[in-house]
Amino acid sequence: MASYPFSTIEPKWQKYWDDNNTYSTPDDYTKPKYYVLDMFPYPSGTGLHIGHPEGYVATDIIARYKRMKGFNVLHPMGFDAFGLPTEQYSMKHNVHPITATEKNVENFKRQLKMLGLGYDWSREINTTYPEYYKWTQWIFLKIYNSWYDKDLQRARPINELPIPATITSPKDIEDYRDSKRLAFNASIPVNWCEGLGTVLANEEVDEWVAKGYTVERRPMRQLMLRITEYADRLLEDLELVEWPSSTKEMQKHWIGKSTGAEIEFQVSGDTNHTIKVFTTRPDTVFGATYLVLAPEHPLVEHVATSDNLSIIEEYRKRASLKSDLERTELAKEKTGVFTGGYAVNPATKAKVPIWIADYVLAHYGTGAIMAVPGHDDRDFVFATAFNLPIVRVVSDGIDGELTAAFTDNGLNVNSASTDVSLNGLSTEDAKVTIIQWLEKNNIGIGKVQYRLRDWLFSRQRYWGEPVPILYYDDGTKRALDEDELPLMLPKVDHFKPAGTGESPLALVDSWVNFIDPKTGKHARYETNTMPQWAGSCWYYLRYLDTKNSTKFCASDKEKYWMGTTGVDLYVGGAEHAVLHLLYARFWHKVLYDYGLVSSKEPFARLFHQGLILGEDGTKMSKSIGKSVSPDAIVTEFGADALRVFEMFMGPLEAAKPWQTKGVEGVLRFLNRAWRLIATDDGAPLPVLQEIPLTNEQEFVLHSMIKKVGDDIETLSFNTAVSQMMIFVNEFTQCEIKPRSAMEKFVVCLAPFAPHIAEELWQILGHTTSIFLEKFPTVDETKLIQSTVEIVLQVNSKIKSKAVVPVESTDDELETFCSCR
RNA sequence: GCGUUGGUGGCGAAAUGGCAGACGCACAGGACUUAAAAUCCUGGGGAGUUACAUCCGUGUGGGUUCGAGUCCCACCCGACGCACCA
Repeated sequence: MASYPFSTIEPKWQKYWDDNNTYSTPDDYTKPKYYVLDMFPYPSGTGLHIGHPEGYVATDIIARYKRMKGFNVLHPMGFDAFGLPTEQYSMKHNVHPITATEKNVENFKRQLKMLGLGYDWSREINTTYPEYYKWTQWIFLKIYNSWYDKDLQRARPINELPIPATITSPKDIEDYRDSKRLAFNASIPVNWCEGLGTVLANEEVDEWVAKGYTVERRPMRQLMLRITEYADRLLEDLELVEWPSSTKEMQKHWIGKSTGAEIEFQVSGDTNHTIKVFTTRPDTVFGATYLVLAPEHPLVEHVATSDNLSIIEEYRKRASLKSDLERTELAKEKTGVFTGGYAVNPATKAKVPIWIADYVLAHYGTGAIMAVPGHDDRDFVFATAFNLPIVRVVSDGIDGELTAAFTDNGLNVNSASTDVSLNGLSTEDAKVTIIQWLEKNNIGIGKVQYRLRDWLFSRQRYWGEPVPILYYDDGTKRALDEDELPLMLPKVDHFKPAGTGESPLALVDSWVNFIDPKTGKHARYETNTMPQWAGSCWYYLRYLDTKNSTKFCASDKEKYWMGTTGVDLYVGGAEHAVLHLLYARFWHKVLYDYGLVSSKEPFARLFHQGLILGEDGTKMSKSIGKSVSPDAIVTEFGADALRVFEMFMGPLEAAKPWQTKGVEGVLRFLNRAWRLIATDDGAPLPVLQEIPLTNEQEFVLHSMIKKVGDDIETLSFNTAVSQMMIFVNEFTQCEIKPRSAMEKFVVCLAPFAPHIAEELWQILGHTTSIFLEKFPTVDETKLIQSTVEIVLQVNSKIKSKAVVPVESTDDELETFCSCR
């Protein structure tokens, strides 16, 4: 026999599991629950990549193990099927996205089943199904119909928003509400991609530029979600979750909280205009020797003197033409021009020049900075390049001439006026003192600033969730009511972009030209659709109650499965460290504010599986033809060999090169395991007998049970597999195979290699699925050996080794050693 | 530049401060075979010796310790992410 018959037993057991609903998850509240979740895939046309199974097999092992440990385990799967690639594919091949999606999903499901992954398919979800996106729209409306109460630190219904007494007309009240909603319209410069015919979120730009598309800035009316209101909670609640530190750090950085002050500089000779700057170092205000505005800053024309206007205009034009890429490439060189205008430093009362430079970003802070070249690296470089004065206001203890910015904390110097003095104060104290002084004199205020920006939530695309808002001819609008959901995506033959910067939906007559049945008024729906992230913001909740047509998820099910900490284990790629995980946390917190979910955070424990690289250790890419197809591997070596190999390659989190030879090695191991129990014909071995184990065999068996169990808990699957290999190697050498040990081994192997385990279990005479068994328990007494080898060292050099009884006392050992 | 990680045989990798390299791949030798494949057994860090002894070995240099791959300090290199955010 070349190999055990995986090609017949794998389909056999997959059918058995399907027929017997082996993996269906009951809502059995009497058992402790365990919710283990994969990041659901985007069903592309190319099918599963060899990297997909890595995370899926890991969670599959955990799920099977936990079930065998007595937990009620939820391990569902679904498809994140809206999105640009499918739409692009559809346009190119002239098939409808619905058709393309169905086809791709079907292929993905075939491949997932082929791998023996034990999902409860009755809980499958697909973000493009109206039964699903009805609730995506419903949650969106929850957000739309909310404002953020800063005092209570939570979202509240928009009709509870206090309306100022000065606002009385219905239109003004509506406008006021619109200005406070968590979903709002804004006309902002966006990343417009002509090739795709849509706008992109800042975060998405790089991905498409890398694929060869060009992206330009263009002001457009867009739907935004006010994620910034949740900045603090998104930051603080990272403390509550067990996530990789790199991911936490990335989110912290993305949120970018910085504490400082806003300071107003009076424009020199113009009491009507002030320039507001944001700084994290208000303590250095005495060292602010000039101001810099972003080129796009609204006050630039105002402060500029006429003789400088043309040069300013030229500079602005140049800056606007620079792509983001060029801006970063040219990061080393600082450019800028003098406006001709001056402002008054509120601390020193000195006249300081106002410059513009593109290293000051219009969209961060106030779009203007006070430059303190003595204590900020960028300002120092700029001041040196343009010959601007550099003043020391913080002592470094030596106080020589500044040859570089001194950015550390220190004691203030040269920081006194008739009104206020910071001299001698530490940086921390100086900040407090100056902010008090600024606030008292009404020229500044302590301020917390975030890097996080509101979430651009609309796309000019067809293949996404429709936004459930309609507009009337008179300029008024309304959001749909719950009983009007889902707002179905119209089935159209032409889904190419309108070419006007509008979504394809703008060309659909029934969409933009109809009578609203509720009001009888002529109306058009919002033509933009939601971004791909929307569906994945809450899918983990829908799995709990996929068929519910009256709620997004029944509350008793939510309470049981999510508990107070959320999904027990969430496994997926690190590429989602910021976007998906931040957006999902945001939506979850809105739901939490309404008491619709019971945990503050959606995902208690997060794990990123590492990349699987090509055999040469570089990134696998289809274009170079290096990619390995899971189908081919399964055909040649079997799904179990693929599963075990992917777990054996190395630590789950590490990037590891693929080795087809390694799969062969694992297949050898499975063959050896088979031969431990069965003949080539699949009959039990005659030497399989009910005999007691020797002490040594007991030790090997229980070491294996312990190691496998412990390693599964810590996701160290590679060493668990090693230990099973050791077990097989040891027992291969035994003439008689003790039946009880073989049975326990097969149960340990089952989470890793479910098909061969079921088959061997049947060969061993069992008639029910091995996954109804309990995972073996470790008998710690079997791990205690009667003798132990000790190493005798003198000055840490090994002098001798000896085998001694394990219960030897210190005295006995000393006596023993001195005799050697 | 900043953040997070890593750096151990020919390769993937193991190793509560206590025999470095478990387990697997590749390789070499042997058994079985007419032969090969498959399988089984055996061997492999380096130098050195007929063999033993011995010495050197976990990116580099220091330190702590009876003892360091593991802890501390500095540096070098790689991967991933961020990158003028005031």
